Amino acid sequence: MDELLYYDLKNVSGLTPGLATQVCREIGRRIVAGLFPEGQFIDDETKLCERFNVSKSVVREAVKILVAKGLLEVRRGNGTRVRQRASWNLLDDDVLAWHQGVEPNPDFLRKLIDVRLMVEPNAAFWAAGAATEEQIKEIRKAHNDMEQADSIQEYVVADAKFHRAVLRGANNELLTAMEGVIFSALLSSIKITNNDPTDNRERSLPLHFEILKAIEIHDRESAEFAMSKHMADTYERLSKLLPELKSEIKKM
Amino acid sequence: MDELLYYDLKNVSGLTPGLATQVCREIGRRIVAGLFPEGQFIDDETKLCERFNVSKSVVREAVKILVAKGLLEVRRGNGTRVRQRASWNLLDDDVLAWHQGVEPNPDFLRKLIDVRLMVEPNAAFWAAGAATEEQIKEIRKAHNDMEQADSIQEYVVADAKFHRAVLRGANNELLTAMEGVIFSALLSSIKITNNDPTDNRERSLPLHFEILKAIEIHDRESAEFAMSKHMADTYERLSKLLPELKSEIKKM
DNA sequence: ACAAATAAAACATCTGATGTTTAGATTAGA
DNA sequence: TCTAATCTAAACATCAGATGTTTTATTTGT
Repeated sequence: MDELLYYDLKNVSGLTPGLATQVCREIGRRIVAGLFPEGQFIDDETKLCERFNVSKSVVREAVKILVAKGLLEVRRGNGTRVRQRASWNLLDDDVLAWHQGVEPNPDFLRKLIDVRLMVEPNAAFWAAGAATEEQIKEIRKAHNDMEQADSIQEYVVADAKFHRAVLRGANNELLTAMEGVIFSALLSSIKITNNDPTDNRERSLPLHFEILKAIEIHDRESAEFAMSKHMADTYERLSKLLPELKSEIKKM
Repeated sequence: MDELLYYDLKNVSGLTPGLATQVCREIGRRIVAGLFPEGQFIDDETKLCERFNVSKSVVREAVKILVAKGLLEVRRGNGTRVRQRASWNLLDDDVLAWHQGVEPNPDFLRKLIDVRLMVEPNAAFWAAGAATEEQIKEIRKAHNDMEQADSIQEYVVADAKFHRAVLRGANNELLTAMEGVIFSALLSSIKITNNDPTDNRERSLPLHFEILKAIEIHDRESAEFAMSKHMADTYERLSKLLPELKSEIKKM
């Protein structure tokens, strides 16, 4: 499952797995997959204990996490129900990761891409202005890994790291916190582009190189422009394979 | 405290307060305020129980929530420590709300505003294209409330709701999930602009009207342009009062 | 038919026992 | 003396069960 790839990119080594986390993910995945419709009550604590074979405290901790991420709503004496999707913390890394577990939804993918279209050219602009040598080296390394990649898997990972490095180069924690959107869009896109006969690399590598160069010489406008070009290209290639994907592409 | 205003705008009526939530917020506020430096261990479960006078299960649930929001990292057998700020879910509503509890940090405020500069013109563009009649009515209502407002407090709330309505009008849940950034930036800005003798309303009301009009007639470019103008104006007014705030304002 | 009392369901909190992991101190052997 | 195995204390993880509170629905009395 691609959820694992997502977690890899975020390298979440830090956290103790633990039963609560497992139960939380299990329920979270089901909610995101739509197995528990919005507004519907889920099993009560006792039932969940039985179903997952864990104690009440574990279930309660798992539910608390899901409440914290906006997926569940607990009402004392009443029950626990799935909140409206509009209330979910869709920018939360786990919530985005759980989306990787299900077939990519064209409408949601379009929205992810719209956000990329909005975020990444700006990120490139700022990175060209603010990135440290260290951070530029990181971008360069990712680009190099893209060139060297032996498999599609490796290429995608390097690609993701390239964009992550640019985002980080902008030196804005809020932007960095949007990494997940980029990963999610990228991984979903790949599932669709994978079968594309035309070589990904041929077209996208030079575009990445252009971005790298612009950032290296701190040319903000060029960096932004190059990233816009890359985004437009990505979008175009994708929409050829997935006609439902009619985003309102803008300027540039 | 302005944290309450933030929560009001998000109308979080849904959740049961409960001890775990209280303890979680208490610790969360302290972390965000910097009372517990990054990387430092916090008290162990037993100490936290004593300090807050609650049982272990409550403390554990509170900690789990903070882990879910990226603020804490628990290592079994070792202890619980504050994670690096770069790992925090800064787009989480609670985390942003807790920022309202402390003196606005100019550097962070600049980053918030940079994100607004990036997000809101796009949101206006999309809203002009996609907003339903219902959603436009919401924007109109907020604008009306701004006109009618009797106090600064009321004006700010209406202002926040205006921007929220535009964001929602874009019909992209991911964008909606960024509401918090706008609220946070707005509330922090107000703390600084509050003492400004020049009347806020005189300058900003016509700009809002322009945005509303453009969205009403579904003119995307004008909506985007008007919002950019508003953003630039906000930024300019703010930087006059807070010279440290030298954002890299772009195009327009 | 209406309102008050009651009962049942479900979450909230507390307590204490037991297991597991980690880091560090201790000790035995070469 | 240095190394490596062992032991121990600290801290989190899980479980079990008792008790309290809130909500919803039902029953009951007039």
